[in-house]
Amino acid sequence: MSTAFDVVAEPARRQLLDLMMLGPRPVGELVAESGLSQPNTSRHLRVLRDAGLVECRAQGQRRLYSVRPQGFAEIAGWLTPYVLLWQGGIDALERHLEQTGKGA
Amino acid sequence: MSTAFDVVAEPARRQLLDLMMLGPRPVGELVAESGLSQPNTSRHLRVLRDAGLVECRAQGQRRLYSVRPQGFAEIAGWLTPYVLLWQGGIDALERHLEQTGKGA
DNA sequence: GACTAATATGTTTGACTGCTTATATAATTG
DNA sequence: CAATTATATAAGCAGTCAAACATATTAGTC
Repeated sequence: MSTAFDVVAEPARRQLLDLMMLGPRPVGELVAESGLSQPNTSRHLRVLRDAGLVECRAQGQRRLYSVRPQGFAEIAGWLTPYVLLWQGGIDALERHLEQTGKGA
Repeated sequence: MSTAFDVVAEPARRQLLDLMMLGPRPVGELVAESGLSQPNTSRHLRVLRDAGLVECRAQGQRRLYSVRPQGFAEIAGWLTPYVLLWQGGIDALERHLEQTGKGA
C-alpha cells in the first residue's frame, strides 16, 4: 500500500488527475491525451484507484474514471500548516495547531 | 533535479519538515528526535535544501535548518484545484480555473 | 596545533518502480 | 458465436533511491 504522497509524486499520475479534473473520462481519452501507452495508463489508474484518488464506474465497455476529492485529504491536511506558515506567518500556524490539537 | 512532490513523498523527509515547522533546528536535534541515523538525516536535509523546501544557516559548528515556506508553492498550486473541488464543488473549481487562466 | 564535536559526503547494496511487449478478460456487434 | 473494441494484467528489464557503513570536512577547545 502506498500513500497519496507516493502516488502523486509521479508526473504521469498528476497529469492523469489533471485530465480528469473537470469530469469523468474514459480510459481511451486519457490514453490519447496523456500520450502514455494504454497498459501504462491502465496501471497508473489502478494505482490512483488503490490510493482512493480516483474512482471508476463502468459504462458499456468503457470505464469512466473520475477524481475522488476526499482522497486528497491526507495531502491537504499535511500541507495546510506550511501554507499557513507561508501566508500568515508563525502565529497563523500556531493558531491552527492550537485548533487542530496537533500542537501538544 | 527532483520536484517538491518527489521530495515530500518520502516519509522521513516529511517528518523532518514537521520537526522544523515551528522554528529552526540544529541537525543534532533532528537526528535525535527523528530516530534517523546522522548521515541519513544529513542526506535528507540535503535533498530538502536542493528542492528549496528548507534553508540552512550556520551558527558556530551547528547548522540551523528551517522551513522555507515558498518552497511549498509548487505543491500547493497543484493541489488547490482539488481542494476547491472537494470543498466547493465543480463550480468553485471552474471559477478558480477562470481566474488563474488554466482553464483555456 | 592536537583533540573533540558537529555535520557532510562516498560507496555499496537491496528494494522498489515505471516502461515495454505480449496476452488476457470483458463488453459489443454482425 | 466469430470478430472487434476497450481495458486490464503478466513478465522482464532498467533506472532510481534510501539505508548502512565508513570516512572526510569544518569549527570549536585546550
